[in-house]
Amino acid sequence: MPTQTFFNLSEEKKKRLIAGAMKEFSTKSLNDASISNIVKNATISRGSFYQYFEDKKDLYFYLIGKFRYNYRKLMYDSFVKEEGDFFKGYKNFGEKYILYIRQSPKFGFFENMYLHMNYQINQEARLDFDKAKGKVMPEGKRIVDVIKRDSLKINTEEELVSIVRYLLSVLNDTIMEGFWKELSIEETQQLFVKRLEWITYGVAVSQKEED
Amino acid sequence: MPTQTFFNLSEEKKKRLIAGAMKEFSTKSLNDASISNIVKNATISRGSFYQYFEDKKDLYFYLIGKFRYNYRKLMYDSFVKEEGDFFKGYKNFGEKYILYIRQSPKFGFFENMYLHMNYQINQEARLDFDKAKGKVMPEGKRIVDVIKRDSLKINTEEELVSIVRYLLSVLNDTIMEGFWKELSIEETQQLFVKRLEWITYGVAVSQKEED
DNA sequence: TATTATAAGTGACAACGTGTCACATAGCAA
DNA sequence: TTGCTATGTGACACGTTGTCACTTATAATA
Repeated sequence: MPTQTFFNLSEEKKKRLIAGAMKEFSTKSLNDASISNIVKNATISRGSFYQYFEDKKDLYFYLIGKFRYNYRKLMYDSFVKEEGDFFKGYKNFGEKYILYIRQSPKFGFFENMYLHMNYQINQEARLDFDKAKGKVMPEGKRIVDVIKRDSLKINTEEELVSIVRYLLSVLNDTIMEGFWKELSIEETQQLFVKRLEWITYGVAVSQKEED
Repeated sequence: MPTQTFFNLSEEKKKRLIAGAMKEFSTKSLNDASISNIVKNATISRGSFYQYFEDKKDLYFYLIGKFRYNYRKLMYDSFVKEEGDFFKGYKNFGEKYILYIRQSPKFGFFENMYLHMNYQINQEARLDFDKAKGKVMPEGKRIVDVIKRDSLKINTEEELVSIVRYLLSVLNDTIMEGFWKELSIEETQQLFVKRLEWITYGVAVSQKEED
């Protein structure tokens, strides 16, 4: 977390610092980026930097939090639009989310983030989700409440939450793979939908009875 | 790839260097590890190091390749044992593989590898690995040939290959998650089997017709 | 206005890590 | 002995990090 000192800064100076950092992080991974470059980009002194942030990571996570798309609303809306259908809801959500990431003006930043971070991203996504689960959506509704459960082999709400989480990590993994393999937006979307299809309907032919 | 000079070294010296590197990489990530420590551990001079390896990464990937379990045979055997059954074969394979990783004397090294693995490292290591060894199984047998296809919704062999690969990445992701959530071996295995079940049979109740 | 307390800004600096290079040494064949 | 090749070495230049004693700005108060 940035210090209070950082938040007290003038908007102009804050923007300068953020822009300088984004420039660095858009072409380099967290590990390759250097504070020296960032403070040079932003024309602030090295000493000042350490009055705002603990270290490079601190700044980086702040930026991720700042620019991360609030996927919860997108997800919620997607499921509402598709009347709670698991497959269609996720398809809608995933395709839109991929589009957002790939067409974002922060493209370079996101690309680097996905290519170089796995553990942290998953952890962040999970924490985010847990927060959303504990708290309540702005409208007072939760994502798990707008997913039609009667067409799913789900016994407990806990299991649904666990599936919903898993699909999020599948989406993130697919986006990552798309960046690495330099897939087009459409190819990345198709890859996600294919995996979603597997998970929704299974790769095995239907049994007489469900397991 | 290490240089010929490295391979020409006496077994004793090679072992000393590998041990020194494993010590460092068992407690630190690739980024946090330092060549300075490794050469100090192995009591070789800094200059020598650079005659054997291009850089830290070069050594790291060499070690991954050296100690990586040759999962192909384990996978092949598992499917043969389970008579080509997709679910049972993967269950058998995944459980054994997880056990191997977690009970390995190289535990610390693997733990660190999984915890700090990102997509780029993963893929680079894979490229290194493919380069070092032939792509074909020693016996000339392919895994896709021992998976019973008639119980799968598979049209082309390409699709099967793509599913098989995906399941491998699901397994790796699950192992990673197990490490950072500090799950027990059994919990990690159960998590993998649950996901395998989803992917095999789907989370949706069986349709009258498959899609 | 002068005084004072608090907040913010600064860059030199020590510590540490990297990759290189000119040079040293060992092994061996002619 | 001479020469050739392979291997070993550590000082060095360069870059990065986090700190710290010190300076400057801001604003409240006498």
